[in-house]
Amino acid sequence: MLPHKQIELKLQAAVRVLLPDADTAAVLVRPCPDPKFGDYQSNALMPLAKARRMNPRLLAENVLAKLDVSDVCERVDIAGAGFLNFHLKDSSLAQTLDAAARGEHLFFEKTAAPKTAVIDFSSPNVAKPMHVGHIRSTILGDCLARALRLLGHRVVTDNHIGDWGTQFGMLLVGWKRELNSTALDTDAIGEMERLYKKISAESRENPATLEAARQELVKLQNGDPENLKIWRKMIELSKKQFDAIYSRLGVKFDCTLGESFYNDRLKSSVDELLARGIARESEGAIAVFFDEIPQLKDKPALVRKSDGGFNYATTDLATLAYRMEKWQPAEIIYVTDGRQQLHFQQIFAAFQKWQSAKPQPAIPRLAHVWFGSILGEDGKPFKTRSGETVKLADLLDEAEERAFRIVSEKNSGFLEPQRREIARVVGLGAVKYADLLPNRQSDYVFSWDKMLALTGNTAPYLQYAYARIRSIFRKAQNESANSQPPAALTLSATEEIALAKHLLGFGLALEAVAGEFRPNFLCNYLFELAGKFTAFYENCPVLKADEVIRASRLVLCDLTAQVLKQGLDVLGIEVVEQM
RNA sequence: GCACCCAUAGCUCAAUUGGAUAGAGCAUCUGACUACGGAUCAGAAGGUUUCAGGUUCAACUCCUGAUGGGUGCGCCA
Repeated sequence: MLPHKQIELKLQAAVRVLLPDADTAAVLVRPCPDPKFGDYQSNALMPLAKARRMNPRLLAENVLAKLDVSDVCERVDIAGAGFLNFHLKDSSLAQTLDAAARGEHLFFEKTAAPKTAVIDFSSPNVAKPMHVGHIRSTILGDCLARALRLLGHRVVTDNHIGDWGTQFGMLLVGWKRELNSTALDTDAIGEMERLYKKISAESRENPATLEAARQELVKLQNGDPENLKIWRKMIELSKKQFDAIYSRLGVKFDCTLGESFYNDRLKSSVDELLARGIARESEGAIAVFFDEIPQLKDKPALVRKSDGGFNYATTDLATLAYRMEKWQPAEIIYVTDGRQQLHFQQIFAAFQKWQSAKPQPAIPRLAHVWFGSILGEDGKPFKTRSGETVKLADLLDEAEERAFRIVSEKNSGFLEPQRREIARVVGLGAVKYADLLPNRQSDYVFSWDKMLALTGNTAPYLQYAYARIRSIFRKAQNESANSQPPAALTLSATEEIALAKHLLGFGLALEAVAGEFRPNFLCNYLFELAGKFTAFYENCPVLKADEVIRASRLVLCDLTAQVLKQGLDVLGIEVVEQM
């Protein structure tokens, strides 16, 4: 067990002895913000004392009297208003690293209570290209899935693609009237997008076209064989292009159940809502009202339109019900942009009502993991000069191209295929990292330069640190093949101690990502790790050190490389041995 | 009109139960052994955390109000 966890458990036990009624789940041990205070701290005693009108320092003293952490700590201080500062024993630090070197752990622990989580993300629309707007959902969702899986949870990733709805009326008219099959072969989505735009524009001018689209849609919905066939073709072609992007990004879905999958569940869902008195007729439509929820008081959710058709709220409710039946998840996570907050509030509230009405409600935790809108560099909603959005494929191409120029400049000796491969890893890494680094709730200012930056707090910085470590090992191997692993690590230089201590925090970073759905915690952790490694690298010779020190430092390097690689993998970013 | 979100260094952003001296990157300036790999490092400068109150031992964080910006609001998804 990692030292901070041991301290935490003992601290909680000590608190329970003194304050049997206290909620010890809130008694946490975290790294100190500044090493001068110590290695780990707990702030939990201050709120506990306050709630009981006790003197916090006195409480701290009493807790300390019941607390024996001498196996991992050399001392514990009470500071300020009642902080507990724990100073880790050198031997405990070395033992933790030794265990990691033996492969017993990598500074994190699998959860003791695995849960099932369904993650709904990416969700592009059929017949439309994926653009920069899809990158956040895709990258964020993928990262959350990876983090939860690494911690031992069961994850179902589901791509809820937009494969049903009114746009197909227009698409069908266009397809039948003026499909360019050559263009369809070269760029299927581009051609379908062209058709959609053309008919959509025409419909605004010409009521006859609008009516034609409506009729094609009705035919599709009624199962007309020809329209069904075209519709299936459109989905197939779209999926092919989505898959090409996902494959580049290394994103995998366990299932792709689009909106159409739920068609035959819509009517029964609404009927059930009506039967249970959760939904009612209103102005010709069927709606769920939320009079008991202040924010939703005047904001009913429509689940059936006055023309009898269903909308996306209906689909989302049916989807929730399906996911619950199919996987019995403890948690369902939606990764979409912030504009859908009201929608998900409504859906979650409606679903709550619906399931609560059942005999044995087992309602999963529902989370809307939202992110800010994409803005242009002028702070206004993002558009290119020509008024288009940037296509995701173009962004990835540009990233690889820019990286290739840098790689070629720095490593002119490498053959082109090798430079291409490095550029791919570095370019895609830069894009992903740029997307995951900011707090997801901030609005997203799109900038080519920021997205594709290769210096500073970026993925290439982390990849570079990794490559440098690997370079040390290549060199070490050439020098002597017979170096034995050390019996125990000897850490003496301040930089190597700082690096070693930072390694111990990997698990906390992972837990923060999974618990709060915020990958930026991991980005920052890794950036600091790479920074501490670089400080070590500058100040502590590895290969030139005396044998014992050298062996110990090699282990430290190896563990750092492993954590960098594993951490980047959670972010969906690859590493290279040389760059 | 109502609701939600946001406001931190010149720019783009961090800040993990309310915690200790608000941190990074970019840009700017000064430096670094012919480099265990310079896609690097050390340092300087840059802040009344939009404003005004309040709660607290402690506020970027919570509450109230103001200002500015964004988004959403029954038959589009």
